[in-house]
Amino acid sequence: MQTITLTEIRRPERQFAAFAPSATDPNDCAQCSSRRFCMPDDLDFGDAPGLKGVFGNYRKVRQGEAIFHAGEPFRNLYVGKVGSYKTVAIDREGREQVIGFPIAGEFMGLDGIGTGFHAFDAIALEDSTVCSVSFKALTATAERNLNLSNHLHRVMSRELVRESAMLMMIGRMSAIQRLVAFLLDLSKRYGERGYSMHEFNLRMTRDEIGCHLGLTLETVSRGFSKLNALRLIKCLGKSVSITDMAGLEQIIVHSIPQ
Amino acid sequence: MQTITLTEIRRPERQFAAFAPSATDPNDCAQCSSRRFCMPDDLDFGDAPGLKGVFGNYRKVRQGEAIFHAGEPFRNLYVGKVGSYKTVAIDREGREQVIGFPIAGEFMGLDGIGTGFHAFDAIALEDSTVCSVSFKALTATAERNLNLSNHLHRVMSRELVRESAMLMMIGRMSAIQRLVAFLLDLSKRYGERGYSMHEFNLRMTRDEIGCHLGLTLETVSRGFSKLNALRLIKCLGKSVSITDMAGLEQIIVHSIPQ
DNA sequence: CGGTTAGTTGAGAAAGCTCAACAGATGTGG
DNA sequence: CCACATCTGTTGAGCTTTCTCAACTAACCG
Repeated sequence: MQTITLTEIRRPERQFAAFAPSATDPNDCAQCSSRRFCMPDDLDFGDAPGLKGVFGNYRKVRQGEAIFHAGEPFRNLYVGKVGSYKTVAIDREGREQVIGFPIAGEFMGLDGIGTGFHAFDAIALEDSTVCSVSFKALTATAERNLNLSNHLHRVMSRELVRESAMLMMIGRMSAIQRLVAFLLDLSKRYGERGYSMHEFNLRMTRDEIGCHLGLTLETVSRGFSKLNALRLIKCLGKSVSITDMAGLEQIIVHSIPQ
Repeated sequence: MQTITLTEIRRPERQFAAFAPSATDPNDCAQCSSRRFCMPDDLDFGDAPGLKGVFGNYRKVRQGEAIFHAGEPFRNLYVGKVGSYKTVAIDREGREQVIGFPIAGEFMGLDGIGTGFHAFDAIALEDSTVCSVSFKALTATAERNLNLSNHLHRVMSRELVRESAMLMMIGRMSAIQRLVAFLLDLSKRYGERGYSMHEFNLRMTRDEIGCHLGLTLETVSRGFSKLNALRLIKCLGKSVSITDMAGLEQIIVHSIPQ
């Protein structure tokens, strides 16, 4: 297999090493690759006294480790710095639903603001680094900084729109269309963050994908096989290479050919 | 049919008359039945100069009329004062998805904050009254009022959790379970707002319910017939009477008996 | 009082699920 | 380093649920 895997593109060990020495220095945000996603463009640490200590507190998590659990008191928001994650809701009957697969630069924990308790579990899908943000300190600072306040509103609103797009997808699309929408969304988000849009590694299992899309793992697996057969992707286990982006987009519109 | 319909319970004409004389007087918020849903408990108009004019601007909409359309610039949030609504997302391919059925006391338009443009249509399902809230004035006031700011965060966060519950529902539940979840949710929300939990009128069509739950209108209709046959509800057209609340809750847990 | 819209019900088709067998990858202890 | 267990992914066959298409009834509206 000659596709470049995401592990190679990312080199997590090197990033870990690079971040480790300044792991508690807020000013390191200036160099953080997720900065433009997690705070407003024009935010300057000089502007707001007390902003130091709000951002920039890193924490490493190992694969499978939880960043927070549903039911825990809500204190911090988290932004993925390196790595990938899943957020999972579990209802009274014990059924799981994977709400999303946040990657670096995306917020986790917004669900806790409403009730003061987290509604989801957030789990690292690989060895990762998250930046924790004290919500109390954030809102106190936001009170004196309209920019930061607006930024938080925008982040939450976009999350609302993203979830409604998911609703649309699960409500109206066939299994293969959901799978394609999932791949295109992932591709777009990797692209926005400087990774390859065409070649990446899935960090989650078929079961977790199914749980996200409202499908069984077998249907997900058959979907990947079908997309392989149609020569729209080359997928071998967790390694995915998109070979016909336009073809995939057609499936969203017209369902599957032949 | 001797069930008390929602129209009777609500007496929209009388409410219209009652609100009309003070339709532009912000202080009328003090008497508004939706007040405790749309603003923090302890907010006092004396506290914040400029708060007058933020809340309390009523607008009447007739059945089928839009409060805002997807794509329009986002300026105001809206809170249903009287009546019921649907919010609808329409994707590039023209497929519709009913995102929700807001009733009095619930916010509409939060989707527009992220991009500055509304992502949804909001349509009145009956003659209704909405209260429009200038988002600019709201955030400017919130900057000087941590309470109000936190309230907005909580409202948005709860909306996020509500949508993820919808995702869970559509992803994991059978047709009949979705229908029951829909009825129980509606019943709970009516109850919270002082209407009967057991008897109400659906303001939306079978098609709109289906579009919300990811089902066809025929499946929705069959679902209602089935729940009738099981004597869990009495449903005649749009009039619904819940006769066995516990039985309905069992269906969520164990799917359908026999 | 026709015309339109909304709702119900039936029959057959199709999509996706369940169950099952198996293969490949990974990890562990001897 | 190998044997074995476990986890993950693939594929097939039959079954179930829901969708599609269709006919029909009821309610609503000028």
